[in-house]
Amino acid sequence: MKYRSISEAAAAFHIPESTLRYYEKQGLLPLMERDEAGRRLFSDNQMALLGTVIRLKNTHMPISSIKRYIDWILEGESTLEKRLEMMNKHKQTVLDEIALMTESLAGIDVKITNYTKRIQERRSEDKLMREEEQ
Amino acid sequence: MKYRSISEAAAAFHIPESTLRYYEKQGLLPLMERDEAGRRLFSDNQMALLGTVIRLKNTHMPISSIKRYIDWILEGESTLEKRLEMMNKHKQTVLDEIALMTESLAGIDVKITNYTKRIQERRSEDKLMREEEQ
DNA sequence: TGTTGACTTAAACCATGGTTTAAGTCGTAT
DNA sequence: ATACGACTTAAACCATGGTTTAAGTCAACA
Repeated sequence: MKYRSISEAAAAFHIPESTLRYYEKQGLLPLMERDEAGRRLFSDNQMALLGTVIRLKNTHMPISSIKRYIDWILEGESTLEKRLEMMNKHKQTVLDEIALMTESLAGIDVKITNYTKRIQERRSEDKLMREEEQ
Repeated sequence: MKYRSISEAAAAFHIPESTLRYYEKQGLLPLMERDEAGRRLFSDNQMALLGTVIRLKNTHMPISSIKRYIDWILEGESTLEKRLEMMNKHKQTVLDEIALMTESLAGIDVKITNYTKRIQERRSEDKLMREEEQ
C-alpha cells in the first residue's frame, strides 16, 4: 500500500494543501492515518475517497451534504439506500444546473453573434468611406 | 413603454427584490428610472439588461466582471471589441465548467451503478435465504 | 550541530453574494 | 382619518468555502 504526503495528495488533485486540511477538519476525510511525526498519510483508499469528495465538490454539492454522505459511508452497508438516493438526487440537481447553464449560454451566444455582426458592419462602413474618399 | 415595479421585475425572474436592489447598488443595473415617490421603474430595456445580468450570473460570472461588462455597455460602441472578447472568453470558461461537471458526474454515475448493484445483490441474498428457510 | 524544508496546529482573516433589519415614506382602500 | 401594503434607505448580518498567519515540531543534509 503506497502512502502519500499531503503535498503529494494536493499535487495529484491540483488543490492547495490548506484545502485538504480544511476538508479533514470538516469531516470529509475521516480516519486519516498519520506517521510517527503526526504527518498525514494518504492511503490509496483515502485518495479514492478524496477523488469522490472532489467530484462532488466539482458538481457543487455543499460541504455539509458531502459530510452527510461520508458519514453514511462510515456507518456501513445499512446506509446503501440512503447513499443511492442522495447520489440520484444530486445527479438530477447537476443535470438541471448544466441545463440552466447551457440555456443561459445560448443567450450569451446571441450577444456574441450580434457583436460580431456589428463590428463587421462598422468595418464595412469604414471600407466604404475609404472608397468614397478616393 | 411598459414599466414594472420591483416586485413585478423580481417575480418575472424568480428572484428576491433584495437581490435586485443589491444588483443596482453593485452597478449591474445602471440608469434606473424612478417614479415621483422614488420607486424603481423597470423599463423594457432594464428588463432586457436584467435578463443579461441573470444569464451571466447563471453561468457563474463574478459580479465584478458583470459590472465591468455593464460599464462597457454604458461607454458605447467603442467597447464593442472588448465586450465581444469578454463574452467569447466567458463562453469558453462556461464550456470548460460544463465539461468538468459532466466528467465528474460520470464518476458519480459509477457510484450509482455500484450502489444499485450492491443493493440488488443484498436483496437476492435475502431471497435466497428466505427460500433456504422453506 | 545547526539550519533548511516539510510538516503540524489553532485561530484569525478573507472574498463572494447576498439577506435581514429598522426606520421611514407613499398611495390607496375603509 | 387611519391603517395597510408596497415601497425606500443604510447598515448590519449571514453562510459558504476556503486561505493565511504564527508558532512550533521534526527529519535529513552539510
